[in-house]
Amino acid sequence: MATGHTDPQRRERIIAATLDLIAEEGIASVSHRKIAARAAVPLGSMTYHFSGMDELLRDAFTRFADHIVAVFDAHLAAPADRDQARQAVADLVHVLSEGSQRDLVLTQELYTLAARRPVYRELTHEWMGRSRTHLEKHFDPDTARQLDALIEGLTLHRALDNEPHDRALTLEAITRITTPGR
Amino acid sequence: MATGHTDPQRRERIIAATLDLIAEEGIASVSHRKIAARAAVPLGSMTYHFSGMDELLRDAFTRFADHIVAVFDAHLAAPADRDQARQAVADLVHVLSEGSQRDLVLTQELYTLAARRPVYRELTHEWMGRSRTHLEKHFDPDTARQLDALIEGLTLHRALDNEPHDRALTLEAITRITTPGR
DNA sequence: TCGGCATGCGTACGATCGTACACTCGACGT
DNA sequence: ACGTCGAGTGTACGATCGTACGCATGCCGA
Repeated sequence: MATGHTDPQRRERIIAATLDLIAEEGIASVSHRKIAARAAVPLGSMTYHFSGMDELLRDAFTRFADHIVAVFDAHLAAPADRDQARQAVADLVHVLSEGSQRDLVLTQELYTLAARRPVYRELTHEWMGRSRTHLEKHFDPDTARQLDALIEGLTLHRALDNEPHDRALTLEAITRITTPGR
Repeated sequence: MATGHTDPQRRERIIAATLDLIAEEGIASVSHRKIAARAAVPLGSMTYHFSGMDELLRDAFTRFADHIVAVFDAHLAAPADRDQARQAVADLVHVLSEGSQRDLVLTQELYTLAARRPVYRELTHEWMGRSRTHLEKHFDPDTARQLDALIEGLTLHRALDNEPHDRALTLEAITRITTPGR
């Protein structure tokens, strides 16, 4: 049965369902059928809207990367001086590490893909680049780079840790990395 | 056909083949059959040596975690003072990030599993704990914790970066994080 | 009014999967 | 010499997979 006209919602719903499913069960166990069921679309829609599994995954992670970039933007665009920037970075780390399990898992899945396939690496480059650009408004390029890496490490460790470190430690680390050595 | 006696090599070969396969194609596309073919063992051996896919993966990643712990030990056990420790950490970051693609990918796969399943998180805890213990020989616990996170971030960013930062930047970051703020 | 066509769907096919299980065969005790 | 036993294997089964493709449906130009 055809509705006669394009339903622009379809494509979006499929992508959203894909990300949800990956977050819950892992890339290893996604399938056209499971996604279709979750998005409440017929199986045939899968191959109609996406040329294959690969395209679907690329589109899904592209959308996810956009989402993360938005989170970075939201936190890092506002601060007016170095000190506010430090606070903002600390906030970011804590939001990322104790925010939705979903984003955490999806980030890891994306990194895993990025470690193997250049197509996905480009997605991570975009957001690393954007992040650095924000940081460079308040710190010199080298410092921005180091701080960016620190954000990554702090977020991951905090997320995986059984006894996550508190905000004071996060801020101390940020302060140290943004203070040139003697 | 039975050889009549246990072949202790079998199990190891299967695990090694599993890790190789995961590194090359990702967890999403491992299968008993592919592993068996690569390890040159009959399909039946899979279910004989391992109760199922889950056990196989757990054993494989346990072995991998041991391997990574060994790398950390090799680098972090030797240094005698803070300055040597800083150099050693810089070495470690560069070895990890430009060493085998295999280890890099497997690390990401493990983190991805860890983000979702506690069983795997324990594996990462073990090595994070071991790493911190080493670092605490030269730095106070809080600093060790921050440094540990920095190692993670620097390694990942360096690995994914198109234009990886040089050793000087790594060392500068390490120096800053290990220098208490004012 | 009505034929053609784009949109979207149902279904079927061949491949591949994990796993169970009956079986072989060599080693060893007697 | 030979029966027994357990380590190890080949194969078959049911489930699930991705994808192709013929067809239903309703809109639009003539």
